[in-house]
Amino acid sequence: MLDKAGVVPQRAEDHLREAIVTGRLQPNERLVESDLARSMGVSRTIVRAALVRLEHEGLVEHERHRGARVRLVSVREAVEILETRAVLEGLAARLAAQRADVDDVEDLKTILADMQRLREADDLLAVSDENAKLHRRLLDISGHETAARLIGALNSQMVRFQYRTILLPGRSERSFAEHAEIIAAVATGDGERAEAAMRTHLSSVADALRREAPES
Amino acid sequence: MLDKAGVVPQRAEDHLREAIVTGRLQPNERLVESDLARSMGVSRTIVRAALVRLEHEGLVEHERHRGARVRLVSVREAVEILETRAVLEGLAARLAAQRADVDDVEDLKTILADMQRLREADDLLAVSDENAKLHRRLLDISGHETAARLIGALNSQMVRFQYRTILLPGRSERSFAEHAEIIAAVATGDGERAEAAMRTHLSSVADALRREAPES
DNA sequence: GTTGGCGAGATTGTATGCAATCCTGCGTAC
DNA sequence: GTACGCAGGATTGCATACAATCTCGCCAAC
Repeated sequence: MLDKAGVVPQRAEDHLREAIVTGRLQPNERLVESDLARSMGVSRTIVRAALVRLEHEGLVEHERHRGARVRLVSVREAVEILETRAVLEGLAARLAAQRADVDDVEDLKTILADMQRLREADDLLAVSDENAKLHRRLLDISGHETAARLIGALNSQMVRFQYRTILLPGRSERSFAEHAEIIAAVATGDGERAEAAMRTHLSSVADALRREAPES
Repeated sequence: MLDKAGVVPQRAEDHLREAIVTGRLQPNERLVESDLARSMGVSRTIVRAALVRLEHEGLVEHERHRGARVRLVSVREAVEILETRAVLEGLAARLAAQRADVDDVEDLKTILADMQRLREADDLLAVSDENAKLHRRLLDISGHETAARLIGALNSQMVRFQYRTILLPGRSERSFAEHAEIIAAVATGDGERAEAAMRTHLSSVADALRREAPES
């Protein structure tokens, strides 16, 4: 019927999520329901429902009678998330290797080439975007919806650390080699190798993060 | 202050979850907000919030303006869940092997012995309970909160299949051997072996499920 | 007999109001 | 000067009312 029908709460939730994920709302910042409601032109009911969902996603922390605040993800937790992603995306990579057709492999190689190009142009933020695209594409190829869902939730919690790791000295080169190895394994249909390569890759990101910020 | 303060919504949510998980509410059954509210003596607001959370947990399916219904987990999805658990609990088992002290190992061996005893008494439902306890204990030992959280969510979706797999002919014996291998690996502090054993175990449960109900 | 549409009842979506709780700052006692 | 306590404002928790939407049965047209 109406194209704008019922889209309001979704928009509100997305808007909030984006504000948190992009850092416009800082960690630990209080999220006062009535303020958010006013600023987005919706009622508190909508905001409240959105906050409940975002809490489940791990972006927001909620204490009874004290309201919601943007959740601060500690380094320790970020490492846990990367360890978890390592095994989940390892699973996805294994399946992707088993299921990829020639077009899929072509896609992956194109993305890899783009990353290489952007890396040489020192556009590291764009590299990070292509990186996300590459991981996303592998998930799609794997066809594993459960893994995809969990990984998606984990990723949105990681934004604070998204850019930092790629900026570390040497990380970008190393990351490229690791991605190349993953794709080579997928191209030859070697699931075991693809899984191992993906686990190595994400473990090495986790190590880099541990080294960068060893606060506990 | 008051011991019953603010506990109401939590109770409502738990009550609903339990009704779904135990099968008192059947898959695909409609969940009419006002009925649930009346039957639990709370307002629709509470029920609504609970349904939002349960939807996120994957127990409930919600279509706009059409309400919520108990989600039906297909065999295909159950297999996906077990594959996912295999890698997540594999991670946990590896860490558990690295961190377990003698008391932890003692606990695990006790649970294993109980399982053996109950199995010989043919009390397969009790075996299933001990099984859950064993997996839970390994998670605790691993100390990996992120993995624990994800696994918990996955488990609650699996209830429909929880009992069936252990009832399959031969499954109970095989399961015991697999658990023994996991615990042996943990006892010797061999993380790699513990992870491999856990993955083998849950993959074999997944295979059993695929064989039992190859629909989809 | 089938299709289309229309209206009543059922159900969900959203806004708002009031109660409960928490936080802050100020005054008072020691 | 510090600690305590106690308003008063700010904020959240919950219930309810009303609007929007869907479902389903019935009737008419073909």
